[in-house]
This record gives sequence, C-alpha cells and structure tokens, in this order.
Amino acid sequence: MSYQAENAKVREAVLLAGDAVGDAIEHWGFRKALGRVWTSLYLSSEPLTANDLAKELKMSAGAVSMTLAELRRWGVVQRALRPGERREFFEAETDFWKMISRVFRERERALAVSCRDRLAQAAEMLEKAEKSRESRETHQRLRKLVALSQLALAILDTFIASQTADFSSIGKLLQFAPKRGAKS
Amino acid sequence: MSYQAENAKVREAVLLAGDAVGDAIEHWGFRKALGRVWTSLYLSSEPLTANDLAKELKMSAGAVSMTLAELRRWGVVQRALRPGERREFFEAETDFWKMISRVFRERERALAVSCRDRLAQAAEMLEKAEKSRESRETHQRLRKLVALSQLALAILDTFIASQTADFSSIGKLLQFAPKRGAKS
DNA sequence: ATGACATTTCAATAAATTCTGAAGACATTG
DNA sequence: CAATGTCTTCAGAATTTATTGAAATGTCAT
Repeated sequence: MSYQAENAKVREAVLLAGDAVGDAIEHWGFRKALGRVWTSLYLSSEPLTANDLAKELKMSAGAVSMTLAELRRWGVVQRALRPGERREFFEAETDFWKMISRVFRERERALAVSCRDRLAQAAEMLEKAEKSRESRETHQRLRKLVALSQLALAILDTFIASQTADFSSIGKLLQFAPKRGAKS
Repeated sequence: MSYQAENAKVREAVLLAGDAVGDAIEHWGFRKALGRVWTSLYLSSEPLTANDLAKELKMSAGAVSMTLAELRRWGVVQRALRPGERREFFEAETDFWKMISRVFRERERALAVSCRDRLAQAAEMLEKAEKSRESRETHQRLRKLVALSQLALAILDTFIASQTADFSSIGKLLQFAPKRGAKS
C-alpha cells in the first residue's frame, strides 16, 4: 500500500509539493496536472496505480489516463509492471537533469529555431525591398533581433550539449551578450 | 508617416517578425499581442500612434490600448510625447538586456521563490510527521526537490545580478548541477 | 463651455483550453 | 467465452483567457 495509508500530514505535504511543482512547470507550458501527478509518483516510496492517483489528486479516471500518457511520452514516468498484478503501476523518473534536458532539447529548442528562422526570413525579405531610409533602419533593427535569437539558441544548445556537466562554456558564450548601458 | 507608407514587403516582414516574437514571449507567459505590438514599434523608424498599430496589426482600439498599457508597465514601451501633436506616440525600449533582466527579476524570480518556499514548507511538514520507512523515503526525495529549486533560484539570481555582463559565475554555479547518469 | 478627437475601461462575447464521464476496447480469469 | 476489472478515448461541459465594441472619460482648440 502507498503512502495513502500514511497519516494525513504526509498526504498533505505531497499535495502541497505537487502544487508547487505544478505551478513551476505550468510556466513551461505544461498542464499543471502533469506536475501534480509526477510529484505524487516521485515522492511515493513505491509505484502507484492510476486509481491511487485519481483518488489522491481528486482527478477523473480519464484525466489521470491522459496525464500519465503525456508524462510517459516525455519519458518522465514509466510503467512499473508487477508480476501477478492485474493493474498497471507507474513510477517517476528520478533523474532531474535527464528530464529537464529532454524538454529543452525537444521543445524549447524547436521554438528557438522556429523563431530564429522566421526572423531571418523577415530580414531576408527586407534585403530585397526598396532601400528607403526607413526600411534601412527597420532592417538594421531586425538584424539585431536575429542576432539575439541566434544567441538564445546558442545558449540553449550549449546547455543541452553540457550533459557531461561541463557548463563553463555557457559562461564564455554569455560574454557576448549585450552589455547594460550599451543601448544600440 | 510610418513605414506603413512603405511598400507591402516591408509591412509583411514586420508582421512576420512580430509573429515570431509573439510566439517566443507567449512561452514566457505573455500574450502574443504584446510581442506583436512591441515588434512593430521596435522595427518602426519612428514612434507610432495607437491607431497606426491598430490598423497595422488589425487589432481593436481597446486591445491596442490595453496592450500598450501592459507594455508600459513592463517598461518596454515608452510614450514619445511630440510637441504640437494631439495624439500620443509610442516607441519601444531597444535595450534587450534591460527588458529581459527585468522580466527575470520581477516575474521568474517570484515564481522560483514561491516554488522553493512551498517545497521547503512541505519538507518541514514531513520533519514533524511520524517517521515510517515510507515517509522517510518521501522526505528524502522531497529534500532533493527543494535542493533543485534552490539551485534554479541561485542560477536565476546569478543571471539577474550579472548586469555588468560578467556571466562567468553562472558557469561555476552550474558545476553543481546533477550530472547525467548520477541517478540519485 | 462646446465640439472634435483620442484614449481607457469594462461588460459581453468569442476563443481556447482543460476536464469529465460514459462508452468501448482490452486483458485476464474462471 | 462470458464475466470482471482496468485503461483509453472522445464528445460535450466547464472553465479560463483574450478580444471586441461601445460608453465613459479625458484633452485640446476655438
């Protein structure tokens, strides 16, 4: 039996933690429910069933099923098949770095690339446009936006590549970030 | 007159860029409209009126007004008062770092602190709870979550403090991030 | 003060997102 | 293979968020 059999204090603490994690990952574009379910699994001393989670978190069976499916797609929750058990059990991935870097690699990076590409495309359109004074200025600023998106992508890539925990390169990269006071 | 008088290519490029920026900041919890309006102002060679923006971005007067108000609250758009002009003109802040660091300072930081505090509070609740084997394990994992949130906050603070463009300290901090393969 | 615009506000509406609950699929056991 | 318990799916409900449009407010020139 899970910690559901434990005293109310423990359950309350787990829910509080789940809420905190839920809010945090909501800021990263995930549904809050994902954070709550992951946290309950992560903090549980043993794998839980969908039903356990539904009761603990007061979610419908459907919501739990969909949430678990999404968590599994992200590789942050695994099935924990138990011999001799009809029901499925689930457990949380515990390697934070693995989870975080995956999201950065598959999600944040795609956004950064798409943003950079579209800005670059816009800049290219201006190359071809008639070169009035105004459009020149617009073009120059657009190039700065492209450069910023490029920098963001480079930082992201450095972070992603640093799976070996050598982060020093990020420091070097950031030296080139715009300095305070340097308006243009 | 603004670049609205320019040829269609320029306007199209500005809209494309605005969309890209809008999507990017949407990921940071802002409305897409904020990114589009800011981009139009930033790329314009001169300040624009609310009306210019409404026409260019096909937004209602009300939406433009609210969006400009929010952008001004974030200090990323300023009024550009023009002597002898009835209407108000607006121009974009051009210092990226100023804008980004402000958002980190006022928004991301608040989230990180709240998350850390709530996790710490949950952990504290477990200190007091009866110490069964299960709750001990839960407690241990919860402490790891607290440590992670603490690390995230430290990175954020380092980033915010690095207004002088010395980012090397971030590299040092990150040395303590969980290493790949180090499961626990 | 009045008229002519410009801007803000906000209730109503629209759009987007999330959740529920029930039907059906699937698997296991007797 | 029927009965039972579990899991998934998805249309509709509920909720949240964003936008509109129009009334209210403000501003300036006459």
